[in-house]
Order: sequence, then C-alpha cells, then structure tokens
Amino acid sequence: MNEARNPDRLSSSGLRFTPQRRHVYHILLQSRDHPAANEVFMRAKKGMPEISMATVYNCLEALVRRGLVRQVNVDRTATRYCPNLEQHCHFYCETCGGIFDVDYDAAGIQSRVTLPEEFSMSQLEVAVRGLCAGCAARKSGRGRKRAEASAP
Amino acid sequence: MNEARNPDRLSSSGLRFTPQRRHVYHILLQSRDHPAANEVFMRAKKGMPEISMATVYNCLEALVRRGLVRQVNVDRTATRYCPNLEQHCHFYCETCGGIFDVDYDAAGIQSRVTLPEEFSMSQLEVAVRGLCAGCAARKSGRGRKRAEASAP
DNA sequence: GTGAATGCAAAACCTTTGCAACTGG
DNA sequence: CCAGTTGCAAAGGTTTTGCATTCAC
Repeated sequence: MNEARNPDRLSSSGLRFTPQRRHVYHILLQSRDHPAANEVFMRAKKGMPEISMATVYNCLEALVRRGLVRQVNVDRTATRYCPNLEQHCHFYCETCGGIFDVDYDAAGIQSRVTLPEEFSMSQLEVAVRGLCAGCAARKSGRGRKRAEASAP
Repeated sequence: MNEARNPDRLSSSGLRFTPQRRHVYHILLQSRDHPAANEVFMRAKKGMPEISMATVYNCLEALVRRGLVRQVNVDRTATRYCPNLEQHCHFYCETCGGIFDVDYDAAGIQSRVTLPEEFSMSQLEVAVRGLCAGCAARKSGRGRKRAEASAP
C-alpha cells in the first residue's frame, strides 16, 4: 500500500524497470543489516549470477535518487544502504560493526541546531556510535575485555 | 591556556613530538575549512617538502587519538579534519562542498534519541546538509538556478 | 527504433601497510 | 640506545568510467 515500499512502483517512479533494479531493490527490502554495495553485489549474484558490480552501483544510485532507499554513512569504510523510509537515525556498534535503526525525534533535534543566517537545511543526519546490546552481553559475559580508547 | 589547543602540549600528551606532527597540527589549527588528508598533505608540503602522505595520515590519526583534532564524515568522498574542540556539529553545503561548524544543543539532542535496551552511546554525530549563505546569495542573485532534487 | 541500462575491465581515489633508515627522549 | 616515527612504494578496498552490447518501453 505504501508507494515507496511497493516494488511495482519502481516502474512508475520514472526508473526504467530492469530485472537488475528489481532484483537489487528486492534484496535491499529484505535486508535489515544495511549492506554495503559489495555485500549487495554478493547477495545479488545468488539469484542473478551475471550481474556486475557496476550495475549494482548504478541500481543503488538510481534507487537513492528516487528516494526508495537511503544511504548510510556511519561506517567509514563504505557507504551502506537502508530500505527503511520511516523516520529514524542510525546506531553503529564500534565492536561488531553492525548498524541498527534507532527512533529519534527529528523535529526536536532539528530545532536544537542553530544554523547561521541564510543557511538552509535540506537534510539532517544523526549518527550514534557505541556498543550494541549483543556485544555488551558478550563482553560482560566473559569479563570486561578492553578499556574505551587508550590511557591504561 | 587551553591544553588541547596549545601545540606545546603535543609532547606532554604522550605523543612523540616530531617536527612533522607539530607541522601538521599547526596547519590544522590554522585551517577553518576542514581539509581532507590530501589537502593537509599539500599544505604541509609547502613548509616541509619531504613530508610524505603516509606521515600525514599517521599524524592525523595520532592527533585524533589524542583528541586534539576531530574527524568529520559529512563529505562522502573523504574524511576531513576539524581542530575546533568546542561543542558543535557540521553543516555540509551540497553546492560548494564547504563544511561549516554549527552550534547545537548536544544534551537536548541526545535525549531525543531513543536507544534500544542495553545499547550504550559513546559518541553522537550530527550532520546537516543544505545550502550555505554564500551559495544561496549566488543563486538568488542570478535567478533561481535549479530545483532541489528532481520532480519538475 | 532508441536512448537508457548492462557487463566487463581498467582506472581513479582514498587509505593502509611493509620495511629500511632515522631520531626524539 | 631503542621504541616510535618517517619516507617511499606497493597493495587494498571502494567507487567510477569507457565502451560495445543488450534491452525496456
């Protein structure tokens, strides 16, 4: 029912509706783990062995431009992709590298940023780094493992 | 007086006080434009022609680890560096690519992010994208140039 | 039919690494 | 003196590009 989430809307969104784009889009819709292009590529090859990396990048860019998918830049090593169009921000676990969607109050946050005169905002991105629940349990389970950053 | 901002504190911060590190640090302290490593390298070569890219990366990493400099990840193409340790977030102008420091209420923002149970935050990063004052003036000056993203 | 999309390979970037020579403390 | 740092060059990983071929509309 939601236009953005219905794969069949790919065509009517102005994108040429190729099997590759449909395939990449489907993979993303099924992925909760915010895969990077490389990971999307590997998953895409399973159902479409001839697909190329260049095509994956092409598809991802097309989907992002159409607003069907969001880019996530929390992971410094690579751009990752998120099919969740609900209002949310991202949590990056510094231990396992996992990315998690997190609820936030966008309006409240936006109002707490003081833009200089004449600056206009088109997009607000909030990224949280820290320790996810799984890694926290794993660590306390076998006794605290490492200090935060340095200073022994 | 501020420890973090005094170049002479480099040595007592546990870092070996090499001419290269002093040089790179000085360059950053003078830079308001959040240069990327490559840009730091080019500026560094002016006063120290033999310095290498690897050393620049090494210095930058050391400075970041010591908390003397912040990494900025707003620009997808490269990590950039910020010597401003005051509480602030970053604005990225999508037209000129410039990065600007922006005031924000960190505590207020932090309290508006709802972390899942057992998740812990070590760092909050807020990035704003949009149009800076200079580019806004330039555009309105010669008549609106382009629509925001698509949809004519 | 035609412009857009694909696939492949090479190139362009940014960043890291290995190692011998050097040096700050 | 010696662990840490530098410089250089080569490698690694991500993303982009050129081009002939194919395909969606």
